[in-house]
Amino acid sequence: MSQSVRTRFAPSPTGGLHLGGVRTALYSYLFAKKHNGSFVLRVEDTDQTRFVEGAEQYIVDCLTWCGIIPDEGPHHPGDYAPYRQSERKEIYKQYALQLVESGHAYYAFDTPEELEKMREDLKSPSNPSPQYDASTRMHMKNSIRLLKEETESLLQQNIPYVIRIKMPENETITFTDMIRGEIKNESNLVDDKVLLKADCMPTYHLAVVVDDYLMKITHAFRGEEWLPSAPVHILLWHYLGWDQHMPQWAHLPLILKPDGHGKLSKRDGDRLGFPVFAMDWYDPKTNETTHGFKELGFLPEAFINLLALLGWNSGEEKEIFTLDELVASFSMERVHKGGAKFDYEKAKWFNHEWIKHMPITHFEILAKPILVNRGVDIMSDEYLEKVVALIKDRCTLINDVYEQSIYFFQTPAKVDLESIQTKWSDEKNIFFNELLNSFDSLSEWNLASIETCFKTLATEKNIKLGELQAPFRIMLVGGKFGPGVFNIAELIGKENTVERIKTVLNLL
RNA sequence: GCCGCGUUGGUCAAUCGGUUAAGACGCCUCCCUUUCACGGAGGAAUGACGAGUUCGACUCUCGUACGUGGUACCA
Repeated sequence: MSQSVRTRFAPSPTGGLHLGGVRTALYSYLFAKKHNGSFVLRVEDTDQTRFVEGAEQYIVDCLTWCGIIPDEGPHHPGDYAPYRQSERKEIYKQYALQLVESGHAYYAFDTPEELEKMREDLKSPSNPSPQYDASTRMHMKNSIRLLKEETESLLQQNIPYVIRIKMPENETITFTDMIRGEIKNESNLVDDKVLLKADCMPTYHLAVVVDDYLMKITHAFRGEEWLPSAPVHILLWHYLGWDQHMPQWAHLPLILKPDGHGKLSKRDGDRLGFPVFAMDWYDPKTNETTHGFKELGFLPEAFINLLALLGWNSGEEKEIFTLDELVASFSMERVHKGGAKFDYEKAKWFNHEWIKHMPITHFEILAKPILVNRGVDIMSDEYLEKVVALIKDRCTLINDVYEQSIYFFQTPAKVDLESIQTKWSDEKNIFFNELLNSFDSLSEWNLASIETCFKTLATEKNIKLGELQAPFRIMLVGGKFGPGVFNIAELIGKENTVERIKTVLNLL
C-alpha cells in the first residue's frame, strides 16, 4: 500500500513570484492531483532582508488566479501547521541542536570579517572561492577545533554563532532524481553549509528538510539551481534519522531568457517587453510596479497552459489543455532535462487560442470592465454582446478589446484620411453624397438593406465595389481594419453611420 | 578555477537502435476575405563536434566544445 502523495510549494519571497516559481507550483499541483494527493503551500518569510510586505498574500492571489488552490497552507489550515517559517523558528533550532549533539553539526563563532579574511587569504587562481570545509575548519573558530570548555564559555558569553553541518570526508553521496536519474556528488567538494543563522533563523537547507519531514512531503519539486546543494539535504535526512521518509526529488529545468542566455529574471521582462510575473507586482521597497500576465490581458487558462508546456510535453500533438486535462496527462517522465527559453510570441498564441475557444458571453464578462475602466460608454449589455461577437477572435490579449472595439462606441478620434485621399475622385464624392440620401430613405436598417442599398448605388454609378468599401470602412472605423463594413454600419446605427460619413466628407 | 546539470530547426519540441527526423510558434508564398484578422494550402529551416559499440546510431559509451547552475549567516 503506497503512501498518499503530498507535494508542496515553498516559494522564496522574490524568486517564487517569477514564471519559474509558478511553474514549480503548477507541476507540484498537477502531480499531487494526478495521484489524488494534496498540495501544500509553505511560506518562507524568515529572511528579513528580502521579504516584503504583502508577498504571502500576493503568492496566494497568483496561485488562486491560476486555479492552483493549496489544500494546506497559511490560509487553508491542515494538520501540519504552522506553515510560515517565522512561526516555526523553535522547531528548526531544536533539530539543529540535535545535529550538534550527534556530532553531525557544530557551532561556528567566526565573524563575517574572519570569514572574509579566510577566503581572501586562501584565494588563488586555481581556487578562486575557498570553502569552509574539512580542509579549513581546523583553522577557524568553531566547536570542532576549540576545546569543549572554550566553546561553552563562548556560548555562555552569548557570542553570536551559527550552526554548520559537518560534511564527511571521502564519501560519495548518491540520490535519485525523478527527472535526471542517479546523481552523485563527492562530499569533499561540498562545504560546511550554515544550517542555523546567528539570528536563530534556519537557512533554506535546514528548513526544507525539517518541514518536508514534519509535513510528510512525499515528492519535492524545485528548480535545477538546487541540484548542487542536494547532497547537503540528503545528508541531513540521513543524519536526522529520517532516511525512510525522504521525499523523491525532482529538479525542474530552468526557464531561460529568450535572447542570450541565463535564467529568466524580472529585468528581462522590463528589457524585452513581456511579463515575468503572473500578476502585477508592486514592490513597496522600490515603489515600482511590474506588470503581470493577468493585467496585460492573459487568461489564467492560457497562462497555466503555456507554462505547463514549457518543459513538459504530452507526447501527442495536442497543445491546448485545461487544468483538468493537464492533471490527467501530466507525468514526470515527460518533463525535460534541459532548460527552455521563454518565447513571448508563443505565449500570446496560447492566449489567442483560448480566446477563440471561449464563449462570447464569457468574453463579454471579461471585456466589460476593461472598457468601462477606460471610460467607454458601452450603451447596453445587449449592444456590447453584439460588438464582442464581432471582434472577439481578433483579440490576442483580452485588453485588445479596447482597440478592436472602440469605434463601435465612439466616433474614431483619428481617421486615416491619407488612404482615402490618394484614391479620391469627384465620382466617389458624388457616390457618398447620394449614399447619404439613400440611407436616409431606407425604411429598415439591417445588414441586408444596407448592403443592397450600397451595392445598388455602386452599380448605378459604375464604380467598383472595392473602391468604395475601402473609404467607407475608413470613414466608419478610422482605418483599414475590423470586421465586415456592413456589419459595423448595422451595429452603430443609421445615425452614426450618416454622421461619420458626413464628417469625413467635410474633411476631404 | 572546481563541481553539478544539460545540448534535435530562430523558439517550444516528437523519436525511447532501423522514420522521407512529427507537430506547434515565428517567418515566407499562395488561396479565401475587394480591409485587417480568422481559416485553408504550401515553403525555407534541425540531430554541436570527434571517436567507439553495432549489420545499422539523433537514440548507447567515451572525449571535446558550448551553454547553464552552484561555489554566501540568498533562496
